[in-house]
Amino acid sequence: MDMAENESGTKTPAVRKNQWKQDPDAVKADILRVAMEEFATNGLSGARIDEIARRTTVSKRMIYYYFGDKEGLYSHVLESVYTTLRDSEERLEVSELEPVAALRRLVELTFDAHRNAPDFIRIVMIENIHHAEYLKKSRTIPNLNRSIIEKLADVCARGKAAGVFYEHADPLELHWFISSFSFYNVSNRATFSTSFGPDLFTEDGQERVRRHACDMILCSVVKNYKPERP
Amino acid sequence: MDMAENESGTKTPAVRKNQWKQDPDAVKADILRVAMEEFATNGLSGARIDEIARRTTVSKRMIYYYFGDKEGLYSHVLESVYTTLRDSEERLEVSELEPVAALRRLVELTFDAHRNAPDFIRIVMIENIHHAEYLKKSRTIPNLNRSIIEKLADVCARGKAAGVFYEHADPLELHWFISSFSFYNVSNRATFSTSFGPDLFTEDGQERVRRHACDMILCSVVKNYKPERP
DNA sequence: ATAAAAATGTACTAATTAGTTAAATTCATG
DNA sequence: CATGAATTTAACTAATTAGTACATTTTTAT
Repeated sequence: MDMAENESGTKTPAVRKNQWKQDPDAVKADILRVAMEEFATNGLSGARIDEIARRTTVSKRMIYYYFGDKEGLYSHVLESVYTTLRDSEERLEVSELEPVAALRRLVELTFDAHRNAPDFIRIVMIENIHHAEYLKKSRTIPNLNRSIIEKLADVCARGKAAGVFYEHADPLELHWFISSFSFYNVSNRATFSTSFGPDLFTEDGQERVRRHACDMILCSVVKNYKPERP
Repeated sequence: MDMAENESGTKTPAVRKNQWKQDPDAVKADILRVAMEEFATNGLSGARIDEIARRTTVSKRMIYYYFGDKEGLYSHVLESVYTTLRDSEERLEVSELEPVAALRRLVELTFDAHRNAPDFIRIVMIENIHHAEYLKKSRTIPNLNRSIIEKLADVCARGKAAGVFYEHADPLELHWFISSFSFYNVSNRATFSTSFGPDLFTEDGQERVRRHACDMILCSVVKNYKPERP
């Protein structure tokens, strides 16, 4: 039996034969990338360290070398997806828009951001299955999510000052509502469309849902708001 | 020896020493009950057949005898929780109420039903992680969820006929929105409260959220709706 | 150049766990 | 009450899998 054969196809980050290059950062990033997919697909207990190793260019040993154990790897994946979310939320810029347009924009962007980040959604679902146990342990994450609330608070303040928002408009609640349908739209697509058909998840359907979501949020805080037509 | 006390309501799954009583229905029900908790807590791959067996009064072999394998057991649990949901939805009765009150009532009842069924929520989360693979295989489930849509359709029709609802009011979309925050309220409580604090999940907070959820739904379909005050 | 440190691969282990085998017990029914 | 079918147990197996021991190669510092 010959074991010195290099039959597997060309792997991206580094070609190894006898000589190889050290590249810790690339190795870590590669592991994290694959691990996120694996955890997002299979959950914490369903994920397989061997499978992650197989799909990277490095050996299983490296996962333990850099991340300690399975839970350590999962925690890093969790921090990574939350950091990505935070960054994308910080890039939202609506301070130039008048309050109603700004709020509409925030809803649209949040809705789209969730749609475009199914792996993030799945990791958060998994974390909720685990009662946010690992999120609670994280030192960096809990303070990450301030920025979206601050933006909503600013919009609310401006809207109230201009007399176009109800006084009871509340940034945290708004975020809760906006998140709820943005998240649910991705997280529960599979069961919802199985039970009720795919109509809401076609391009057309998603556009309709998105528009009505805006309407709902706006009419809950904007005085005398008239919904856009279907 | 003991007389038969085998009526299909007696819960106590039989005390066994050397002599035991056959009671297939009780055994199956006991397994399902424990399995639901185990799957809801740990997911499909995280659940342990040995643990389920340990927490029932019968041996592991019985699980395989009655349910085939782990996936068969999970499928039965899935059918069971969906059937429970269907039953509770069918019991909703709002046809006596005028449209606006009826819709508000449906929102409130859906919100409360989700709050009171965390195990159902977790099973659905888990099923979504698995892309509704087992739900799709089920022959009984896909047709179960019609009744809630029919009720909403009836309310919409009456509301439009009375001229108090917008013509674009759509039962399926309404259900999607109502489900989204009712579901999210339970499914994402752990991560949301970790990130943003527990304020929305106190009794007071939940009451506020529930009231504003009603407002949002109503103002999206009821002409000239005025939100209730905070 | 060389030794220490960091990074990586190979091969292994120990524990877990889904599923099975074979036999025992209970039950229904003539 | 005998007999076969249904139900149940206890012990076992085969496969999987998280994690490790140890050797080897590359890099860095002296």
